[in-house]
Amino acid sequence: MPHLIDEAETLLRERGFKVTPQRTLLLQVMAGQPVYLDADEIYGLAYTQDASVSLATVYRTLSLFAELGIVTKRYIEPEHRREVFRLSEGPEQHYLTCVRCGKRVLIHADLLNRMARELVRRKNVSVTGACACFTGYCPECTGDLRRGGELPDHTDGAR
Amino acid sequence: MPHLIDEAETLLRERGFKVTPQRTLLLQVMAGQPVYLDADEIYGLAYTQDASVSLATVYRTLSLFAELGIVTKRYIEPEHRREVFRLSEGPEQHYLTCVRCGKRVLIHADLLNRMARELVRRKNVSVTGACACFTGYCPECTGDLRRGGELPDHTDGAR
DNA sequence: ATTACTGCAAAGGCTTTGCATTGTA
DNA sequence: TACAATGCAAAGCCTTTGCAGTAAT
Repeated sequence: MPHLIDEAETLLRERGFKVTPQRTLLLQVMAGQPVYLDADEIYGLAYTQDASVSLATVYRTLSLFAELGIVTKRYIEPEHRREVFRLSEGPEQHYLTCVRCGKRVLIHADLLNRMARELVRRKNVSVTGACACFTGYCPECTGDLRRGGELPDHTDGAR
Repeated sequence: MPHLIDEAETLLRERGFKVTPQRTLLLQVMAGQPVYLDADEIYGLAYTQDASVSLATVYRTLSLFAELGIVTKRYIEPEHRREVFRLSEGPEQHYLTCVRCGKRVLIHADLLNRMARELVRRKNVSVTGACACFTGYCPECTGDLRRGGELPDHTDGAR
């Protein structure tokens, strides 16, 4: 989506920031990988195209992009060790991480949006952002475990 | 709840771990503060009762307790900088953090449980844990901003 | 010509770990 | 008496920052 990149660069200039080769490169890298990546992964991808980029610039750029709304910053691993980023395009993504095989199951935003609306109604708050991380078993592992009798037929488990 | 403490100490002994004054102290401290606290806060509370406890022991103990299920470990701040812990008793707690005043609004578990059940139904996964962090405005700030015309009457905003 | 941006290296914040010592069982 | 647990200090991991040099406008 070169469109997204152009928009981001226009936004940068409008706000008085400069469009540097590093910034363009990071936009390109992220546009080619529309999933959440951590700073080091983004740095790695960028590095293969330009070995002169530095990790510090990656962090600074991602931070600026997050402020401008160009990227969305999240924490999705169960251990939340690292920040992850992706271009802010399309509906938000949430994940369930399988504790057995490590696979991530994408959870579309509508469920969380419904929850947010309910929250607004019940608590009279407003919601500007949400981060939901589930742990559990992916469909395959759930099937395996049920067949093995290690899981009941229905589990929600979220205390 | 001295009951909880006894159970935890029994569990420790059953599993071959030792019941030390530090472990008992941390259990007492957490039983007196049934909310999520970070390691430093727990250390601070313990320190007032026994200045010889060390932060390293607090971390080691909380980690052991988490493995044994005695405490629940979570990340609740929007920035997820620190881990927070509380005794694993009662329904799970989730929060909305107000970006204007910093206050935390407690979100009861039922909303998230419903979401988890829906997830189980739709995706055929099983859910063993959930971490939801919302950002937005607390009821007071929402009211202020609506009166000032800075917020529409209804916002959910969770992309 | 400005002034923002970059790379480098060092520092920061939170958490973990090695090691000698202490204390529970 | 054994061996787990502790305190201390150092190290680790991810992220941020100071500074001098570089480059976009």
